[in-house]
Amino acid sequence: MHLIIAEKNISANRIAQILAGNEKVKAVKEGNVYTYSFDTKTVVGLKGHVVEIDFEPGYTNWRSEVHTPRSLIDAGTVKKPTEKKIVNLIQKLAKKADLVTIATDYDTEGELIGKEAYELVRAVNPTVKINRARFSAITPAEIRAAFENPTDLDFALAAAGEARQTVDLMWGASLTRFISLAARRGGKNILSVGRVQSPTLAMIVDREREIENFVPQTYWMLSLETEKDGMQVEARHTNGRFTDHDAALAAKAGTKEPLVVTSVKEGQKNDRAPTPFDTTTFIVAASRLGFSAANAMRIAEDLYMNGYISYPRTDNTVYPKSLNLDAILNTLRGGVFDADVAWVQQHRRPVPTRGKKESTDHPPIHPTGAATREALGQDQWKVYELVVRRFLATLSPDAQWVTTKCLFDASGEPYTATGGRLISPGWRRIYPYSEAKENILPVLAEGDRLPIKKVNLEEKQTQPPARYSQSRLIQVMEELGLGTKSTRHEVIGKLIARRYVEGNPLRPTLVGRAVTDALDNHAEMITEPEMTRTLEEHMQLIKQRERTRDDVIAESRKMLHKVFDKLEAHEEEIGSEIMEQTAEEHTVGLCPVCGHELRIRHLGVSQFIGCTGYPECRFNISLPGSTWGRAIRLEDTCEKHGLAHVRLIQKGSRPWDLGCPLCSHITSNLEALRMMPSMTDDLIERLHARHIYTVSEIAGMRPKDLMEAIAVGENEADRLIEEAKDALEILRHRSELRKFIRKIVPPRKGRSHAKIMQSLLEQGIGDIRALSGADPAALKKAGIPEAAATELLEAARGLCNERALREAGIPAVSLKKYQAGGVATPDDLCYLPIPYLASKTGINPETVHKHVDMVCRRLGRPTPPKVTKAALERGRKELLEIPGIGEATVEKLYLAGIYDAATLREADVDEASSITGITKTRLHDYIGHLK
DNA sequence: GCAAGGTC
Repeated sequence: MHLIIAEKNISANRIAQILAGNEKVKAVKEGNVYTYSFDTKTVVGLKGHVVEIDFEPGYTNWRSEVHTPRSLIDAGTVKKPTEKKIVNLIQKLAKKADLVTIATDYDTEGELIGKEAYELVRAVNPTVKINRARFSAITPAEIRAAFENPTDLDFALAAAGEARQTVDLMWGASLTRFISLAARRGGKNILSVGRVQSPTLAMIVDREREIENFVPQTYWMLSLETEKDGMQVEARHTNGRFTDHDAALAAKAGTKEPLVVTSVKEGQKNDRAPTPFDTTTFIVAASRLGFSAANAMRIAEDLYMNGYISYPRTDNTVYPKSLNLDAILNTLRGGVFDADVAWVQQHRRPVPTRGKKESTDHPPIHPTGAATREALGQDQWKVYELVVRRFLATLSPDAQWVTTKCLFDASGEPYTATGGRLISPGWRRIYPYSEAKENILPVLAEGDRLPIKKVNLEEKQTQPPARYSQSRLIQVMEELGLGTKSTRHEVIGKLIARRYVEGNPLRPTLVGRAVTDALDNHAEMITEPEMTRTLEEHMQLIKQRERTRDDVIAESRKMLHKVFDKLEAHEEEIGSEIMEQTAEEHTVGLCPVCGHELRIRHLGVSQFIGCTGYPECRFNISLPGSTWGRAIRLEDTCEKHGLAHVRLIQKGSRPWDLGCPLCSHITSNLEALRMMPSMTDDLIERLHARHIYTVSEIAGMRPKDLMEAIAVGENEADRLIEEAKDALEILRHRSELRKFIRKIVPPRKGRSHAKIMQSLLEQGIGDIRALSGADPAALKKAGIPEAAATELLEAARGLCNERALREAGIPAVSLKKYQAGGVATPDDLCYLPIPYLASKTGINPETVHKHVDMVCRRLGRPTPPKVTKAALERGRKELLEIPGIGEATVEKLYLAGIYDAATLREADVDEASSITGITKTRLHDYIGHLK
C-alpha cells in the first residue's frame, strides 16, 4: 500500500482525485478523519501540525520555587500529539504501507509538518521508504509532476522550523510568566509576551505616543478660481504650503488680473493593472469593503472550502506557469460576470500582472469555480466578487490617462492647475474598487487671458499620523516580517483578547502601554522586529546547513539568560511600574465628596465603584454584579458628573453600556427613595446635592448628620431614618423573594422574572412570608405554571416555618434534628407532647422543654410541664412492663402525652384512642394491668 | 494559565 500524507483533508481529497484519473476514489470516514483510496494508494490529510512542542513534565506550576520562569530557558521539550485521532490513523496505516509519500505544503512549516508525519511513521515502521512530493498548487499538472519525480524530505529545512518553535516557546513562555508574576496577574489577566505579538503591540503604542506628542502646525493654502468656455478651473499657488502667514497674505494680495496662461503641457500616464492577491493585499482590499481582517479571512476560508476560490493563505503574487488561466476564465463564463469575462478574453494582456513576491507555497488567491449570488450570502458574495474582479483585472490591459499641467501667472504670482482624463479605462472597467477621479480642464492655450473669479486663502493644520487600522497594521507587519500570512490577523485578535489594544483604528490600553514600557526598559529585544529578522537569518543558515538547529537554540538561550539577568534584578520595580500604570484603567473620575479618585473594584462576583479615600470617605456607587459582565471604563465621560462611562462586558454576549455609573446609580435608586412616605422631590434634590443617593445611606446616618446635610428638624430626621429603615427592610424582603423565585421557577422566554415579580408586587405579595400564605390563583396570574407554583408554595412555607423556629431561638443543630424527625412548624413544637418530640429527635427532653417554652412564649401559649430525662426513662420501663406493650406502642402512646404509669392511668381513653389509633379496649386493658 | 505556527 502506498500511503500519501497531505497537509489537510481538502488537499488529500484533491490529490487523490487527480492521481486517480478515471479511477473511482473511495472515501472512508473514520471518526471524523477521511481517507481517500484508489488502486493501491491511500491518501490522508493532516490538520496542519498534529503534534505540539511543550516543556517536559514538571513545569506547569508558574509559582514553583524550583521551576522559575528562568528555568524554562533550559527546560527540555517534548512533542505531544494534539490531534490524537489523526495520529492514530496515520500510524495504523503506516504499519501496512510499503511506501509513504509526504505531500505537505511547499514551505518551511510544511516541511516541518512533513517531518512530524515522518516521525510518526518511523515510530511504527522503521524500514518503509518515505519520500516527498513538492508542488506549489494542487493542479493536475503540478501534482502529477510532483509524484512522478519525488524527492526526499529536507531535514535541514524542517530543523529551521523546529528552531523557530523552540525559540518562540522558550522566550514566550518564560517572559510571559515573569511579567505576569511580577505584576501579580493571573488567570484571565495574564500579561503575554511573544516574538510577534510584543513588537506588534509596541508599534501601536509608539504610534499613539507620536500622536500624543504631535504639535500641529498652522499653514495656509492659496488657490484661485477661474473659468474658460463656461468651465470652472481651480489653480493652486505654486508655492504649495505657506508656513508664513504674512507671505501667504502678500501672495494673496499680489494675485491680480491679468491671469495669463504661461504653459500648457500634455502627457500620458500608464495606470498599471493591479497585481494578483496574496493574503495581505486581499485583506487590505477587503477592508475597503468594510470587512475586518478576521472576517475577511473567515469568509475567504469558507469560499475556499466550498471550492469557489483558491487557498487564501499565500505569500505569492505571481501566477505559477502551471495555473491554467484560460480554464479559469472559461469556468466564469455564463454567470454574472459573463460580459466582463468576455471583454477580458478579447482584450487580454499578453502576460498577467505580477507582484514583487514570488513563493512556492500556493498560487495567488484566484477564483476556482463559478458561484451565484443566491448560493452565497451577501458578505460571501462581496468577497467572492472581489476575488473574481481582481483576477480579471490582473489579466486586463493597463488604463491610460491623458494629463494636463497648466501654469498661470497672475501679475507675478505663479499658479498651477492639473487635469487628468481617462482615455482608455482598461482594467478599471471591471475593477471598480479603486476610484479614478477625472479632472477635466477646458482647452487652454499659452497666452490665454482669463478672469480671476475668486482667490481663496485657507488656513489649515498639519495632522498627526493616523492610528493603525487592522489592515494597515497587517501590511506593516508583513513589511517587517512579523508573523505569517495565516497568523497576522490572529495576532491582532490576541492583542485585543489580552486587552492590550482596543477600537478600530487600534489604540493601546494602559495595560498595553505598561507592558510595552516594561519590556522596552528591561528586555527591549522582544519588542523589536529585529528579533524576527535575526531568527529568520539563522533559519536561513540552518536551511543551507551552515548552522545547526541546536547551535541556534543554544545561542538564543544565552541571550535569553542575559535578558533575565536584567529582568530579575528589577523584578519589583517592573511589577510596581505596571501596577501603577494600570491603576488608571480602573479610575472613572474624582469623588464628588472628597476629591480622591474613584475606581472600579472587583471583589469576587460583586463589583462597585469605590473611593480611594476609603475608609475616611465612604462614597461608593453600586454596579450590577459581574454575572452581568465585567465592568470596564470607557473613554466617554458624563457631562453632568464628569465620570467615565462604564460598560459591562461578557464573552459571548453583547456588552451592556451603563453610561455614567452615577446617573445609572441615581435612576436605579429613585424608586426606592420614593417608597419612603415623607419623601418629596425637594428632599430628593437636597439629598442628591449632598451625594446621598440610596435609602441604605439614609438608614445608616445619625439624625444629627442628616439634619445638617439637608437642613431638617430633629423630628423629621428621625422620621426619615426610620422610614428609610422600613424601606430597606421591604427591599430586602423583595430581593430575597426574587432570589427565592429564581431558584425554583426557571426563566423562560416571555416570562421573565421581572414580570413575575411585578405581578406579585401588584397583588401585594412582597416577601416570602406573603408568598407562603398566597392563593395559588395569584401565582397563576403572575404566570407561574401550576407545578412550579405548588413547589414554590411548599418551599416558601418550609422556609417560613424554619425561620420562625430559628427566630424563636432554636439553634441550627437542633433545628436540623427536629426537621429530620418530621417536626417542621412552630405549631408542631407547641402541640406535640415533649416525650414524643424527644424520642423522635433524640434530643434530651429537658432541652426539648426549653425549646418548646421559647416557641410557646412567642405564640402566646402556655408551656407544658417539664419532663426530665430520668422520669422519661423510668416511665418507659413502667410501660414496657405491661403485657402487650412494646417499643412501637410506647411511641404511639407518646403521641397522646402518655409516657409513664401515672399519665396512662389518668389518660382520657377516648381521646388517647383517637390520637394513637389504639383501640379503647386495649387501652382499658393496659390501665387494668396497672391496678 | 505561557508562544507561534499549522488548520477548522
